[in-house]
Formats: sequence, C-alpha cells, structure tokens
Amino acid sequence: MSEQALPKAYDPVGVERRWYAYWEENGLFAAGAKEGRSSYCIMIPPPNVTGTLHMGHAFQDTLMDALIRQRRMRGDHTLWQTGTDHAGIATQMVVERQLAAEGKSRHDLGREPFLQRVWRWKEESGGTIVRQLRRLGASCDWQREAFTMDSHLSAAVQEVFVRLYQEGLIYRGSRLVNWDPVLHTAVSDLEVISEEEEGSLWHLRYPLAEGSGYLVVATTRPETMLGDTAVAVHPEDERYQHLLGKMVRLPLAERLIPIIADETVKMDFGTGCVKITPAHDFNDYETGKRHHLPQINILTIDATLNEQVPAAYRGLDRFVARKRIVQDLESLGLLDKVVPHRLMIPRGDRSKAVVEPYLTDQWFVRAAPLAEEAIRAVEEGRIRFVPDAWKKTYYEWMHHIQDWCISRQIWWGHRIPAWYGPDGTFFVARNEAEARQQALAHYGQERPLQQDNDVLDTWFSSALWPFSTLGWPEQSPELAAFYPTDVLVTGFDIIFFWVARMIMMGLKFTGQVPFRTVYITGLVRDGEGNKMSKSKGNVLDPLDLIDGISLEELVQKRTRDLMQPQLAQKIEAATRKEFPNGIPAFGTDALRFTMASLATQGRDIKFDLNRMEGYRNFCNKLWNASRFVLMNCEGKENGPLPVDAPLALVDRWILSRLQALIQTVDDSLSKYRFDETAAALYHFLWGDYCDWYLEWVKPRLYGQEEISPAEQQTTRQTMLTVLEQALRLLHPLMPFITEELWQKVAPLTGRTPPVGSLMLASWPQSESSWHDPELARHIELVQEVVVAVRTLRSENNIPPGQRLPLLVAADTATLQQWLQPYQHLILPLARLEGWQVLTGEAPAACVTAVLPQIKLYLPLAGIIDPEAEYARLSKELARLDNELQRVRGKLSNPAFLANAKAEVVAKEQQKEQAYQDKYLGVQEAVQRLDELRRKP
RNA sequence: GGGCGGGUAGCUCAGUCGGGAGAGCGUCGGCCUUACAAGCCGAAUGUCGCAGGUUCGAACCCUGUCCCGCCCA
Repeated sequence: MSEQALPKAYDPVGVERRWYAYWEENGLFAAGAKEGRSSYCIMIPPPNVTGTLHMGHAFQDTLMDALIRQRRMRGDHTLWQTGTDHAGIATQMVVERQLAAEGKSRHDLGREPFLQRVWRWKEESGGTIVRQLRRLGASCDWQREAFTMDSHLSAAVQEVFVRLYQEGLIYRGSRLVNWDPVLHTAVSDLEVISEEEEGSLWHLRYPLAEGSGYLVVATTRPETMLGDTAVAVHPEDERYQHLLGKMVRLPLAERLIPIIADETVKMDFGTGCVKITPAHDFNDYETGKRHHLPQINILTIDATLNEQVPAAYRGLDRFVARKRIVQDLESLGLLDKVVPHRLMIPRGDRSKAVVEPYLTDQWFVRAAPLAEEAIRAVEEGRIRFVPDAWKKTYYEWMHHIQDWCISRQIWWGHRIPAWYGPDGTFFVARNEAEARQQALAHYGQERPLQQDNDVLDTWFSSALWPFSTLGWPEQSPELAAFYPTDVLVTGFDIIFFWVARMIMMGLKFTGQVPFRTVYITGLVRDGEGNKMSKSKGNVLDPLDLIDGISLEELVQKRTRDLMQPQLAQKIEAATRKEFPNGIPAFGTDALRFTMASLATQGRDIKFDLNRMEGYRNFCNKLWNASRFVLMNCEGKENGPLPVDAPLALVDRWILSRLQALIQTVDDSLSKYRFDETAAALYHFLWGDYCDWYLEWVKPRLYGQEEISPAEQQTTRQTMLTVLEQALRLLHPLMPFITEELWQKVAPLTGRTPPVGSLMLASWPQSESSWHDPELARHIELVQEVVVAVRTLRSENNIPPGQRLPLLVAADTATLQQWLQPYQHLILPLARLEGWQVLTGEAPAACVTAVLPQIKLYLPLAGIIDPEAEYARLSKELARLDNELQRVRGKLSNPAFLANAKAEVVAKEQQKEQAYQDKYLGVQEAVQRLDELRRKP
C-alpha cells in the first residue's frame, strides 16, 4: 500500500476496476459452504442473454446486491444466483432480422443451421449484459452462472413437462389462441397488449331467409363476417322474439345461418343483435360451444383469407379484405351505416402486429389446479409481498387464471418433448428412446417418430428458475442449503408472467415456496415521468451514468437504429436540450446510492440526474473526510479504541450517534426501506460526522485544546473507529469507495482483517454501552447555540474571520450544566473569542438570540443596523406570539386536558414554557432596539 | 365498467402510533476558514387536491368529489 496522501477528489474509474477484479479473482462472491451458518439466497431475475442492461436492471440489481452484501458481512452463507434467459421470441427475431438483411429467411437455412446461428449470436452478444452487471458491482456467484438452455436446466424443463403431462396438467388441444400473424406463432394472453385505437363500427344488414327485411348487426371487424355461423340476440329482447330459430342469409358467403338467443348479448349495444364468429373471436368461441355452432376458420397463418371464403376474397390480407367486403356490401345495399368507434386493439408485445384469435392445435397448462395451492401460500403468509398491496393484484389474476398456452411455433427454445407417430398419436417422454418404447408398446411394432416442431414459452423455463438453477431434479446440496430462497426482487410488470408461475411450479415440484418474500419495485421512469423507451428516445444507459458520455455520442446512441427514423430529429432536439453538456461520469457508487435513495415503497421512480450529482458529491465528501482522518492519523500511534479509553464528550457523542445509525440501517434494510438506509447514512456521515464531529476534533488534534497525548490518541482512535464502522455500514450500497477507503483506514484501527476485503468484514453491531441519549440531548442544545450565533453573524454581515465576544444571560444552573462544560465546543465553531456572563442590562447596541432559558448577545456597536435587526426580531416576536396562542388555546381547553394522554399534555406545557421564555426574551430585545433606532 | 396507486415547498420525494409540516436539489445572501468550491456558513419557501364527517386534536381515520397514472374486462 502506498503511503501517499489520497488525491483531492474521488476518481471512481480505477478504483472500481481494481476492486471488482480483486473480489472476483479471489472468489469472494462464491457461495462456499459455511458450517453452522444460516443461509441466504436471492435468485436474479435472469435478463435476456443477448440484451443490454437498462435502468430497471440497475435499480433492482443494486438492491439485490445491497441485501446480499449485508447478509454476507453478517456471516450468512449467501448465494446470489445469477444467469440469463434465452428469451425465445426476442432472440429469434433478432437473428431473423440479421438473416433478412442478407435476403434470407430461417426456412432457407433450415432448423439446425438456424439454431447454430442463434447459438453463435448468443456467444457473441451474450457477454454484454453480464459484463455490465459486473460494472454495477454485483457480487453474484459467477461460477454458478446459469442459462435457461443449459443442459441441466433443460433437463428440468423436460422433467416438469413430462410429469405435468402424466398428471393431466398439460394437454394438447385445438383451441382459440392469440395468433401473431407476423411471427407465425401463438402467444399467451399475457404477451398481448391491448390499447385503445380509433376504429369504426360497421352496421351490416343480414337479410332474413324467409320473407323480406333484415337484421342489422354491428361489428368492428367486418371481414370476419365470412366466418359467421349465427346471429345472436338476448333471449328477453322483445324486438326479436318472433325471429328466434329463423335463419338469415349471410351476404357474400350466401350461407344460411340461424338466429339464436344468448344471455351474453347486450341489448343496449348497437342494435342488440350481434354476429357470431366462433373461429375468430374469444366470446363467440364460447357462445359457439354453448350452441354447438360450426367453427369456420377463414384465415391463414399470415392473416390472409383462406379457401373457406368466396373466391373473390381468397388470398387477400385481412385489412384489404375488410375494405373490399365493406365496399361490396355497400353496393348491395347491405351497409346500414358506419360510425366512428374507439376500440381496444390487441397487438403482440414483440411484433406489434394486430393479433388474431385463431384456431390451432397447441399445448396448454391447466393452470387452475396449480393456482389453488399458490393462492394458499400467499394467504397463509408463507409468501409475503412487499409492499403488501401487491398481493391483491396477485390474487386477482390467480382467481381468474386461464389455461396457459405454452407452445410457440418458433425454433429457439426448449423443444416440446412429444413425438408423433404416423397416425398422429403422440408420446410424451424425457427423450426419444423413451418415446420409442412407448410407441412400440402402442403400435406393437417400430414406427417412425417425429418430434413436435414447437418449442416452449420462455416463461415455462423461467418458472423453474429458483430450483432448476440449484440442480433440481437432483436433490443437490445447493437445493438443500438455499431452497426456499429468501427474497425475490422484481417489477410489478412480471408478477403474472413470472412470479405467479414460479410459485405454482415451485410448490408443485418441491412442495415448498420458491421464496419467502417478494419485494416489488416501481418502474424507473425518466425525469418527466415517462416510461423509458427507445422510440421515445429518453432511454438512459446505466453505464453512461457511471462512465459519462458526450452529448454527441448520446445523440447518436439515441437516434441509431430507430424503428421510426422520422422521430430522430425530435429526439435529438430533446436530448440536446436536456443534456447540453452530455452526462458527466458519476461512478457506480453514486448510481447505486441514487437507486437506493429513490427506492421508496410502492411508487414508480422518476430518475433525477441532479439527485445523482448530489450523491456523487457525497462520495467525494466521504473521500475527503477519510483523507482528513488519514492525514491526521497516519504515522501516529492509533490502534483499537480501548474499552476504558478517556473519551471526550464529542467522542462519546459520535459513538452514541453511531449506535443509532447501526440500528436504523439494520431496521430499514430488514424492511426493504433502502431510501431510509441511504438517508440515515448520508445524514450521519455528512452531518454528524463531517459537519460537527470533525470540526470539533480539530482543536484537539491541532493541540489547540490543552489535552494529554493519551487523550489525543483516544480522539484519533474514536475518529478512526467511527469512520471504519461507517464504511462497513455503507459498503452494501457503495461497495467500491468503501473498500478503497477501508483498506487504508482499517489497519490504523489495529484491525488485521482476516481476509483482505471489506466484503467479508463483520457487520457492525450496536454497542449498548455506547448509547448515551442524555448526552445527545445536551449536544443538540450546544448545536442550537452555535447555529444561533452563526445566524446572528450572518444576518448582520459579520465577516467569518472576525472573532467576537459573547454575552450570555441565564440562570446559574443552566450556566453550570449547559454552558461551562460545553464552551470548548461552542466557541470555535461559532468563532467567538470568549464569553462572559451578563449581569444586569444588556448593552444598547447588540444583537440578540433567545433560546429557552438562555439569551445570547453579541455586542456590535457601530456594526449593526438597528432598523434591520428590529424588523427581524419583530417578525420573530410575531411568530412566537402565534405559537404561544395556539399552545395556550389547547391547554385552556378542558376537553383536551381530559382526553389527551398525560405525556401529550406535559409536552404541550413544556412547549408553552419554552415559547414564553423566548417570547419575553425577544420582546425585551425588541424594546431595546426600538429605543436605539429612535436615537439619532 | 371493475380494481389499484398517487396528488405535501419551485422540482423530486419522505412523513411510523392521530399530538410541534421534513429531506435532497434548486433559489437568495455571505465565505477560497490549512479534508473537501463536487466545499463551508446562514436564510427564505406550504390552502398537505377539494368538500364534508369522526375526534379535545386530522397530511394521517371515514364518506363524497376532482385530477393524474396503472392493471383487468
């Protein structure tokens, strides 16, 4: 270690790289077994393997790391399980886009070559996000890094699939699903985003089969009329009673379809008469089943019209067909009217294409039976949501859970472990050999088998993450040690996608909950409260906040590869306005501390760069405070603080404050109140330690106070001890700067750390013998006196260098108790040359501050402006009068005295006394000034 | 339509058990005081969305209402 003084400002770059490498190389993140220790485990929500780190990750990973680091220091056997997700659709889309740029499709390559290409892309870009995670200081166990398509995780997927199938909880069936016509795959209802868009409501006339007249049906998707198999009205609708059971002639298709009655029809919507298209609408599908209506699928996988429709419309895209059909109906006189209508349009969350309800064969998980136990686990408190309110969201979804469509018609993912015989019989098995055995038993002879072409929804494998990463289905030691895990930290947006499914699968396959607590974070938004998105151009990259970025680079980054290039100009302008100088490098610790500070419960966070700057400054403050301590201690006798050390008042005080800090940090972290943790550390270090304590010890260190060398040493020991412990407490939030400083500070406290890192130093424990609440109250008063004098100086423009005498009026007891013992703390900080007890009248030309039981006077003949001082004190007097009246109002109210708790009444009485003291003191000063200003 | 969350200083947000409205940033004034100008010292700033109710007492509990956001249908 170099003996050179620290540089004047904290420079995070080198420190971060050096320490992270050191930690990782020395295996400090590893979850090595420790006998007799309780274990603590967090599963990282696995990010998309080919993705990049965004603010949401930075936020959540900071909190996870803080929890893990604290528990590690407490001596727990900790595992932060890390890894990535194969992100089926998203990753496949990226590679298909690359292929498209070469003018090829995945079908041109074929399945195996295509998959090889995806694996190659995964190898190439898969390192990005885990490298970025390291830059955040994440102390996850990299040796255990998992990927959802690793062989042992894939084995777990197969095992789960087979067992669920065998229990009848997975089935294959032809059902209406959400079909993405661009990606050519089914997606689950969660992957469909419905938003309100402008549309129309077309009123169509369907002629009655017998006689004349027609029924008018209203629809938002007229092209689906070609698949209609009925028209429905409400059974009690008077208007249509006579038509029930009759037929209408479906225009264009020229089919006869029945008029049926169904309770679900809303009489007051449109004409009260609706078309029923069982193969292309979820409600109609149910209606169709109730009435045994045929299902006519009129679409291809591209959402063009198929051979089920009249020749004129075949091969047309659905929206082209819509126009054509409306035109044709109009020319037949069958278009009643068109009214503008806002409606919910469902779009695929990846492709953004309008999703169609589409009849296909898919695999489903029967979710309701799994949900029952999962609901109970939360009801019984085996799993706790923080904030608690989120459990309502969870229940709401779980109680209305739908079967989960788990098959996807893509290639990148876990291929469904089902093999088909020539006649379509399928065999679900752990591998092909097992399937062959089943087939042999079934057919009585060898038959060729073909594996299902589809893969599983990515969330299927993610649902197993908490136990598959620990080695399940093997009963591994890791599973025994770390499962159930402790806390899951994630966003509310994936409660359904992931949290609920992990709970269901965890309970089903391990019989235990996957985690005891779910801590739900808010969403990180931009400064204006908008969601960060590439298309809005308001994305901040956590790495750019750490390393800084020039304006030009930032503009480039935000406008590159836009889906809608026409937005580039707007984005550029907004970016130039918001960051005229780019973004300075703040360092990882500042980012992490900002994230923690903003982590208030149950709220989205607007990311505030100014706040981050403030915490960068906090890093620097801490750096310089440590620099000061080191400068004053290095090369001197220091060592540990002995139990019987001759502690000075300020030493006892700061030690007492430290105990309160330890309790607050422990308490707030256990409640996941990271904002409180951050605030407590900030105020302790910047306020108590720097602003007061270090200022108070200066005269002692500089020999300006008459103290022995032993007493000086005690002060150095205290100064070091408090800083050393504060660094430990701060380490979970700011790992880098604390490690760098601790390495220099800790040795001076006489500690020879058992390991060369703060990461494994013990977590501070509150020491009851150092608690001293009474002293804390005394020092508070001392601080009040100092601030009062400083205010007087400031208000009267007295130069800081000018030392003044102070006159004090107070009773003897107060003087002896409060002022005498503490004068050495007051005089230097208030920049006073000394103080005298005032007996008799105060001098005419002086300024006054009044505290309860103490009056302070600064004689300032020739300096003060009597008018200004008179105005200031008059205002103060009015304020006190106001307070006094309020308190007296309360105390003269018999109802208050009768009902309020005794301590509340006592408190009010003390207040009255204090206000009155001050009032009288200020009144006296006002009168004196009034006389003074009247004199010429 | 159903449900949830929010509305507190110019901005971003805390506010525990109902009992003196807080922090950071910003603003204003004064300071290069030998750790730190990324700093130090001081100051100003509130219709706690609105209206009722409960209570001796309401930012906090209850009812209604307005606005904003989200989720579900």
